[in-house]
Amino acid sequence: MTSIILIGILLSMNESSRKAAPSVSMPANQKVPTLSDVARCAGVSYATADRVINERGNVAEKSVRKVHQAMMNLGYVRNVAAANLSRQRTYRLAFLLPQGQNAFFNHMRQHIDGVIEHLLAEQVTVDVIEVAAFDVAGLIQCLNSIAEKTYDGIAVVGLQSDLVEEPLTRLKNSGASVVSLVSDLPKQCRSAYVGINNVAAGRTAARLIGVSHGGLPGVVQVLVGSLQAQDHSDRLKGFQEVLTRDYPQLTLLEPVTTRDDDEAVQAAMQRALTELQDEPEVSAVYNVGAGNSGLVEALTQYEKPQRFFCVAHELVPHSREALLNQHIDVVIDQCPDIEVNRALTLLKALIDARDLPPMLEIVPTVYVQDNLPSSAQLTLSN
Amino acid sequence: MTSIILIGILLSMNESSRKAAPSVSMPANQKVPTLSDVARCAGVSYATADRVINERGNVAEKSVRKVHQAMMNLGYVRNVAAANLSRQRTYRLAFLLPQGQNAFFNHMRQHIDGVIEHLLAEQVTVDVIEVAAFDVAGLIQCLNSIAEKTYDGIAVVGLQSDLVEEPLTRLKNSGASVVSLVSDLPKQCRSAYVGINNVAAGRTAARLIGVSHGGLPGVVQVLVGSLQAQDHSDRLKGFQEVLTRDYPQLTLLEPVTTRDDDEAVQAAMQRALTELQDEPEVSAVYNVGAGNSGLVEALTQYEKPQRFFCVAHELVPHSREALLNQHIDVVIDQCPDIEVNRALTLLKALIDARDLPPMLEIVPTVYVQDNLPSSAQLTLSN
DNA sequence: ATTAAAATGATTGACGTCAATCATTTCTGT
DNA sequence: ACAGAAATGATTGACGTCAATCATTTTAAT
Repeated sequence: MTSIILIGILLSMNESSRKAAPSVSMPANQKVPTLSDVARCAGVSYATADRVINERGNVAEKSVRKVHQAMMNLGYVRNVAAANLSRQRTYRLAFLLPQGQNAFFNHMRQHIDGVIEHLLAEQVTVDVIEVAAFDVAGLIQCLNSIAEKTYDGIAVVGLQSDLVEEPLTRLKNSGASVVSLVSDLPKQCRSAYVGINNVAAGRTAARLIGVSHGGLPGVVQVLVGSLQAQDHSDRLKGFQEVLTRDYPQLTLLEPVTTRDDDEAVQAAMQRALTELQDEPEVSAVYNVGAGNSGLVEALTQYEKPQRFFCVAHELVPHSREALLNQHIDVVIDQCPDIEVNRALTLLKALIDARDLPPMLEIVPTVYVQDNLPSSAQLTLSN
Repeated sequence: MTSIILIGILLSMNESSRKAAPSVSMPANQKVPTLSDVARCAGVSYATADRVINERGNVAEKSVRKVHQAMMNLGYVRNVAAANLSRQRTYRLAFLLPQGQNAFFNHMRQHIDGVIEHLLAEQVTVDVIEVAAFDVAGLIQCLNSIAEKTYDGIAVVGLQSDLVEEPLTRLKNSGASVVSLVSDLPKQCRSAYVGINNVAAGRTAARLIGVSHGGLPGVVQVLVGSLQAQDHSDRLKGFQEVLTRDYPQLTLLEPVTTRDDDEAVQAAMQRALTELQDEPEVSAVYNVGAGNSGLVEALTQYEKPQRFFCVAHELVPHSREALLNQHIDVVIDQCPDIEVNRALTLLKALIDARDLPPMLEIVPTVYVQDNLPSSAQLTLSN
């Protein structure tokens, strides 16, 4: 017995000194320790080590400590491949996206489709489920229709309503993890929010419009889809905050509500572009919501004032073209691809009850005509 | 025999119709098919199916076809967890980063350290190796010092020199995959480049500086680290292109070379900020390279002209603070975190000889004071 | 000292794939 | 028809973990 303990100590000293400089100058050809190694190093049986790491109980305090110590010393990390294989873990995920022809969500759907087959190799299945757009009742119905126990994780384009709490709690109790996507749910309903900070997006729009006037006075028109929508009102809030604080020489007109409708956006733009007797000339427009095709339509038909600056949201084919045509100057995007990837990573981590790899906030991305990604996707050259 | 074939056909019809709508309305609770299922469906033995998918040869054309057909029909995807477990695959990676106190690479190193332990669970080990900065001889020496066969994949901050071709070819022949990071290698030396388009970055800087003048005339000073560096000269090229084409009312001064040295940058900035008799007042500065702390130092000491716009590169603590202080107006960043993740994903895919999940180009990111990520990292609220 | 409870050890069969061996069958060409 | 080559089948032991069973030892309570 004594000799075994001695070996354990020697091993642990050896191992801990090896671990000292993990990322520099030490070649990475060390054998990765297994749970058997840990057990041996801790001086306990495999069964006990297993009881410890899987928290099966019925193990003495000092054994727990010995095993934990051994794990530290050896730098043991559970082999997730083996673990998932053994417990036949599959990740059954669902994305609940608003239905309809919305270009942004179309793009998102497309990206999900693109990654589905690659995820299959990691035992991840993804269903994309269409939900009535921006409709609390529809969302609740959909949540209820998801039979309990069918999904391990769900990403939902959220709505701010207390009514969704009950069905979501039910899902959660049935073992599903929930993250909100693009638009947040009530905080207690989800484990994480994957989306941009929309107040920051609005502030950014204001900053760029402010800067674009080069200190000269101007008149700014904002178009919003709906002030009921959390993201829209957040953006407006951030926008107003920065514009009034930092650019007092700019006049902010009352926002026009468009219900994200192309024609309404077009009409509003026409009004803004048409010089009227008693109305000042608009020098900048910020379209908070969707309906960019109407916006572009109006910009194509009517002549812009000499100095005119236009900011819109979401990089989609329409807005992309408008950037290149100089009809729109800036597009603020939330990078749906990255959001989808984040949601997937998060859900997997939640399901495994693992802790997360470090990752930064998703930031509202500023596109001008000059830093557009090529529309083609990456491929390997070799 | 006939009956077996019949069953195969029936199965395949059933399966292919199930596959028709992969992402809508079909619950994801299907059992994932294994290679045994494929073999059964193809009417061959497991051994033959194995010979096919692992290309071991000695298998008849028609068996190959049957197996492929069965794979299609069942939607078979190799279980990478099981495969990697079985073949004891480990990914031994190395990142070759320039040594020194550079804030950008410090950040990158930090991020790598952060993900290392999470990668360990997937049998990925990463060594960070320091290389003499921007020194072809040093890089070559380092490449040679990496003993053959030690690494499966390498990410290198590249240099444009034909001299690196030989050691890299040697590494490649020894079985290592190579990607270039941040700065490209000669194309034939690497399988992919992970970094931003620096011409686009320069164009973006020009666009924002152009916009910031609101149509008014101005004088623009560019600071470059070294025109030898590919990224710097690319940025300058893009900058000049857009500024001269789209903003003819702006005067572009001769670029000042700073060797990325803080003091040199500071001196150049002082010159720019000091109003001289026969020199025009500078209205905008674009710092193409590093040395932002010198830039900020000068901006703190000297009074800026009323209308002054400053664009710099890389979001690091210094530049972040300067954004918030309004000393710098825009920071163009290459998102080192994302670059690292991409490099890791790419290397793993290359090593597995898998095809890539779809991913978009990495785009030069525009930061203003309003869309900065919180410096803290994401955590789960759950 | 006895007994029950708690802790530990030892072992086993999955999980899906890989990589190998060996026996058997089916094709070639003559 | 026959030898030799080519193709196929059948089987096996890893890989590291999980989840279980059963036997044995140690500990605590009386």
